[in-house]
Amino acid sequence: MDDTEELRRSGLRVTAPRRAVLEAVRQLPHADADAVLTTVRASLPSVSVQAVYSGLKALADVGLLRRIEPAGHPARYERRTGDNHHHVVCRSCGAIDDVDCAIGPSPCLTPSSSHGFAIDEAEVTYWGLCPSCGVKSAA
Amino acid sequence: MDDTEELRRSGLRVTAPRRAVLEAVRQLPHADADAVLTTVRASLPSVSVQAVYSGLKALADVGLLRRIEPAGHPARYERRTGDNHHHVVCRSCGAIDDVDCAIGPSPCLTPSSSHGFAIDEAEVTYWGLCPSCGVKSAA
DNA sequence: CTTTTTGCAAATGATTTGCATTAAC
DNA sequence: GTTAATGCAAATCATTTGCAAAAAG
Repeated sequence: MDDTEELRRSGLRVTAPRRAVLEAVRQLPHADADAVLTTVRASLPSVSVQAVYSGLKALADVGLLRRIEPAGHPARYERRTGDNHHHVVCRSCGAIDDVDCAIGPSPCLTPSSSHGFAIDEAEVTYWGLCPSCGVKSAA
Repeated sequence: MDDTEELRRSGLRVTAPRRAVLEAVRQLPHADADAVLTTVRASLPSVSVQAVYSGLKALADVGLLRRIEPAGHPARYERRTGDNHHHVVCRSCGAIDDVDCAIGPSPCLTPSSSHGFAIDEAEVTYWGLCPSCGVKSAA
């Protein structure tokens, strides 16, 4: 199933910006809106910032993209959706890598108490320094 | 040990705004900067927005306060530090409650793979709807 | 032809920064 | 007396919003 088909099936109109956004995120997993914009403009020089933002939002809303929002860094997007995998995030540069669930199949964690909340997701973020930032800060 | 003493021990100068910030967060666990500002102004009407922000930052930096940054909501602060407990966050209103680690003593989680990152923290966030938002959205 | 998207610009909201003044130590 | 913290204002950054023009179905 190609991008055009995925868009159509999700009930979204197929537009050049959206196909380009989907393609950019495929090329750059964990890219932020700015990186997506730059990549999209390589093939579609005239896309607006908002086309990218609204594309990312629409795609994330229908589940074609997963949005990651690490504290202190702009939101990131990835195409690997639905498996509730987790992430390692670099405190310094914001680099992200995927981490499979440490416990079992998703949802991998059940809270010890829910305080009456209707919980639908358990998000795990591992914080640290990526290989290149770790070297720099050790100096 | 009172707030003044805690500040001194952490190497921070003891100022009225900082003591008030510490006191406000004690009164309002999981308060955001704005709520802290309002509370602080009840006793110290002339504090500036920046005094509160810089106080919160200084206190969080020395570990007297823990900062929580749920995606889509302003940062929150709490005095319960050092035990790496987790949080349930309401997607709708941003309400937060503490959740003890589901697995064991902290650090409670070890990633299945680290990709060379030097990991120092595993943060778990449970997302859902709080009791009052759950009722509203069910209607 | 109707509705959704785009593009442009301006607005928003949380937080930070620059700088002179004031307070801590 | 030094140095750090405050208050005021302006700046920043990611993202959203308003609205007319263009494109999708």
